[in-house]
Amino acid sequence: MTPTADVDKGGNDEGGSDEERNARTVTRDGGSGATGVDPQQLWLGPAQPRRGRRPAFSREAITEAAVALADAEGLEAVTMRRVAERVGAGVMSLYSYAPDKETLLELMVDHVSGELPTASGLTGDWRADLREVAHLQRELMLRHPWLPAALSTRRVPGPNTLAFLERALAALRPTGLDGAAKLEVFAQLTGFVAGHVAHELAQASVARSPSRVAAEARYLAAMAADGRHPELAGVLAAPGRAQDPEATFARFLNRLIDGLGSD
Amino acid sequence: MTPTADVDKGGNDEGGSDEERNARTVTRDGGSGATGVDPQQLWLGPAQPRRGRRPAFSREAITEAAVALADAEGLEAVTMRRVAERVGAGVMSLYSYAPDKETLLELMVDHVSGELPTASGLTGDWRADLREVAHLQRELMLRHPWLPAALSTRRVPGPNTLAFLERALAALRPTGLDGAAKLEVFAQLTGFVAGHVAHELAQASVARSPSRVAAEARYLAAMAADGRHPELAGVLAAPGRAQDPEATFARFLNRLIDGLGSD
DNA sequence: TCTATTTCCGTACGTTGTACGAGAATAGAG
DNA sequence: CTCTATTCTCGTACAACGTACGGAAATAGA
Repeated sequence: MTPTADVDKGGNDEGGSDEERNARTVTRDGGSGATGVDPQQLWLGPAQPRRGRRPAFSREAITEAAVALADAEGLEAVTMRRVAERVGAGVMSLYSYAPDKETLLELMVDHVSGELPTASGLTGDWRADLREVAHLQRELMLRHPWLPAALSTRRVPGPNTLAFLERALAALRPTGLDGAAKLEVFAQLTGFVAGHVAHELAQASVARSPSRVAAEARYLAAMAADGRHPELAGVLAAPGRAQDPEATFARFLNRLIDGLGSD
Repeated sequence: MTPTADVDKGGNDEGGSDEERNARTVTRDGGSGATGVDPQQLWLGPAQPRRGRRPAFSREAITEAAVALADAEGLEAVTMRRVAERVGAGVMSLYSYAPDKETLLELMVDHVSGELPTASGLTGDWRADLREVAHLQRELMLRHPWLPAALSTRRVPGPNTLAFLERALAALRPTGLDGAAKLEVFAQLTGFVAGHVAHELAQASVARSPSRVAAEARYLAAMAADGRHPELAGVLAAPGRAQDPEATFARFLNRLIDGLGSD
């Protein structure tokens, strides 16, 4: 549905001509007490099993349904029941493709990350290249407004995420930073973009509800009127011009990236 | 329990000597279709009602119980049942003090924000003052690791949050920015700190589980070995020294703040 | 004492994620 | 072809959640 370019299944299909072999049971980590799923199992899980009933669905189809649902109605609309309904499967069938809901969220994140252009575009000016990386991330998050929230929990990067990380690392090559530092910069940049977009979206959403805005303004005015908040009173008295979100983003991004050179 | 300095109840207790009058039913916004609660009602709600059964608990006690629970077992341990249990109340009694769980979360956030020192400390060097603001926020978030996650949903600032905002606005006074720009800077800064601390905490938590780290390393190595991720391979080959989290925070913070001057 | 008001909370409902296990489909072995 | 091992499908069931409802209990003013 969406123009994705998945990089699933590490190139180990030996002679298999059949499609849709990325649907496979992922067993939980039986290891030493850690929650979650073995990333190896998840992302480059076995595509071998040639016995048993043939899968009626695919991990991709399920992920796409979940993404469509989140795009249309937000992350809280993504329940196992509604995803199953959309896919035409029984609820419990989903668990043959993802061991739990959290994993399904990881699949969603990596799926939409497939929309990010991964190759090309390196000018050699690492600041410009990094700006481009951030802008691509922002556009992706605006297209999938649930993404900032879904990113906020710790995850292991999937193939598409890793492909984009590769691009970011390439952009950072001229800086001569060591590995950990490059990763740190990328994480920081992603976090910054996610935070900014989340703020942007919340702002836009609140603005759509005038009564809420009015109530909040009344409340702030009442607080400012008690004399103990002179600065707040000043802000309310001279709010200034409302800015274009894109320009604000670019401004803060420039500041962050310009600052990166000093180390 | 925690050394908080609440600024509850806007100064409208007329001659009342009795304490604990901030426990009051907060009705939902009957207005034009917006979800949530009228901030006015919530934060400076009526302390008048002198009829009816006396409250057996207090909003403060309930909030403190919820905070203690979140500190000890994380945000997902904060359920209405467990909070009630801790407070010694029936579950439904909580709803006399907060109209719903989301509001309880707001109360929690504002409650711990009371730990932030609000007065003083202004050197006049706005960069230094802003750095101090950020450091205070980080320390608060490290003390209450659930805070970054709780902040991620849109909220109306409570009295304690507002008091700290006042401090930040005072720090920004020398910049001569207009009101909206100051607020934007504060939001951006808070978002940055929250993102960074969340990352820090996730890092630290993962590091405690060696099998997980090993599994992830194995996975990344396998991905890097396919030849299509040369930069990732380079990073894994030359990871560099692990850094002190505090120093990393300070470095990124400096970069962000130094960049703020250019506009 | 009566009545209005407010709080307390047991019960109950709808929704969630998911454990369990019976049945259906398939591939290879005999 | 039949048998068996394997894999997927999904109805049922359960515990935990947020919270609506409404009766009982407590209190203040009439």
